[in-house]
Amino acid sequence: MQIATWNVNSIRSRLDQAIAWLQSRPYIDILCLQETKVSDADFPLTAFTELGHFVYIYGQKSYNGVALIARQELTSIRTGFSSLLTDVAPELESQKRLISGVIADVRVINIYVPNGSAIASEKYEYKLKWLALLKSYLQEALKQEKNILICGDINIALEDIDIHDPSDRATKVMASDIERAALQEILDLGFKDVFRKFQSDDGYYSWWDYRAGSFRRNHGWRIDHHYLTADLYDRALSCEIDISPRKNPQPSDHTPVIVEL
DNA sequence: ATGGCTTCAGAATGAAGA
Repeated sequence: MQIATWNVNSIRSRLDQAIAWLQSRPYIDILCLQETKVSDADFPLTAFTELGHFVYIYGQKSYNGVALIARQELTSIRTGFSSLLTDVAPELESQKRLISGVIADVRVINIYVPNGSAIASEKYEYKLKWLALLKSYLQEALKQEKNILICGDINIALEDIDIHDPSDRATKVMASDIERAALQEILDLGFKDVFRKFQSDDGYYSWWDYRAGSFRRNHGWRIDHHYLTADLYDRALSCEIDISPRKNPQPSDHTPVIVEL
């Protein structure tokens, strides 16, 4: 089984690239998309369904938005925190950042974690609240299902080796101690970063800023992840960052990450 | 570098991303 995650930075702008990439990767069972940036009514469904894929979407106009593109029909689709939690604050439910479904014996939870803008900003506080709520959500999910795969644009680099230049990382969003601690609390529920099962070196990234020739110079960050519960982690056969789509004309600033179970 | 690009929405001396 292969699961991929890719922040496409607008599915309508990246539609041809997403289709071409899926066609070049016929064994991907689920492609988890983030930042689709489109309302459900305007999602380009037919491009995928014509290829025989099943499409599950949870989007909004302009910002955010997540989707599952699956080779087989998925079961038990859930969207938003309210699918498992009660009394979710409206501001944490209104941004469409979470969709999940079940394939075989695995629940795949696709998330787009808020960026946070800048440390101590209102958006940073929102990110921390969102992560705390995600922890509660995952505690509920783990009561029901043992095998869970979380993937997506996590917008946090947990280790210095995940950043091309960590020298001032403590002052930057995505690598501050508080964000790392919030993510570590989630991992401590029983999840492991499967990329590090296979690769312990630095220099492997999933996002490069559009500006300043960052990709050409490999000035990137590893912020797109697959986090697996114990049995899935043991079962994992590979985890690959495919940098080829980042080389396309008019690329997303993120590139896909694929795990094989 | 207070920014370098890119997207969306809608007409900004913009907002947001990361």
